[in-house]
Amino acid sequence: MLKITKKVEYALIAVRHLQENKNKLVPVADISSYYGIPREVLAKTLQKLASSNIIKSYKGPAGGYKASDKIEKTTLNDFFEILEGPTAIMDCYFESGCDHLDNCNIRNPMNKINDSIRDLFNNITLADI
Amino acid sequence: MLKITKKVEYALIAVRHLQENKNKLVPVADISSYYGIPREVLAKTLQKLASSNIIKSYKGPAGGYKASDKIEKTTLNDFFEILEGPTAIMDCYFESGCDHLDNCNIRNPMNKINDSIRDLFNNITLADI
DNA sequence: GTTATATACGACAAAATTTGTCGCATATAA
DNA sequence: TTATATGCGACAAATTTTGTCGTATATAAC
Repeated sequence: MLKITKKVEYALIAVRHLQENKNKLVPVADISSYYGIPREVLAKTLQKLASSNIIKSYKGPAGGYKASDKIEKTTLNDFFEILEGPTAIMDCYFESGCDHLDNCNIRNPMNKINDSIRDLFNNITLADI
Repeated sequence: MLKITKKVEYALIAVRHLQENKNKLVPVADISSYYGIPREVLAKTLQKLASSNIIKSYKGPAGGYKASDKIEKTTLNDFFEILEGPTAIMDCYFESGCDHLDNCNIRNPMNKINDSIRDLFNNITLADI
């Protein structure tokens, strides 16, 4: 419960690695082997980040990824959203009504807590990681 | 990702219901049918809460559960811990080392974020829900 | 232009977690 | 004695997470 996924964990590790090697072009295989992350999982994740312009990709030999300017200004909330969709501790935060609970009595307080968590993530950027 | 489980959701609904009916003794079946929650799931969850003295149980006809005094002072963090174990967005928060990541570069910042979330949950009591 | 290396992408499979069900035991009020 | 309630463990279904495979495309180097 309340865990981030491996996908996000791997992405954060990779992003930090790219930030620490700003000049270089780093291929997926390097990051994957250095940190012990399954190659294909990381590859697909970085592809998503590239298509959101958080990182830049270069094909071909001597290609790889590097951090973009955008990366430092990206909040954790945005980052999570790119990889996993909107952050919500309960599904009904983004849906109009409860799926199966007829008389939900906790929606408002729970949504406030959700707001607090999103606040927290909105005030942390990838540069802080 | 970062979702609370149905078990916790159901428990929060039930706890709030018991708080709103402080005098009465409410059987599981009532709560289960009123909110549309699977009976056995809720039953087992309330048993856990009872064994932690968050709520009190009374067997036999006209029996059921009622809120205890302890309930208002219980924080969300304690509540989550009773039902799901320690709250951590990454497993390594409570473990000594990374299971499979050889050179984890995000542990410290992630643990700080985890602290912030626990802080948040420590400052919300069941009475606030 | 051929080759080797890298990203891009979709379908699928395995594993783990979450969610729900069933059967039976125990306590107790009526 | 009976009906109603909690207590508890084993199991099953469903969903989500995690990882694998195959193939296509771009491009630098030779």
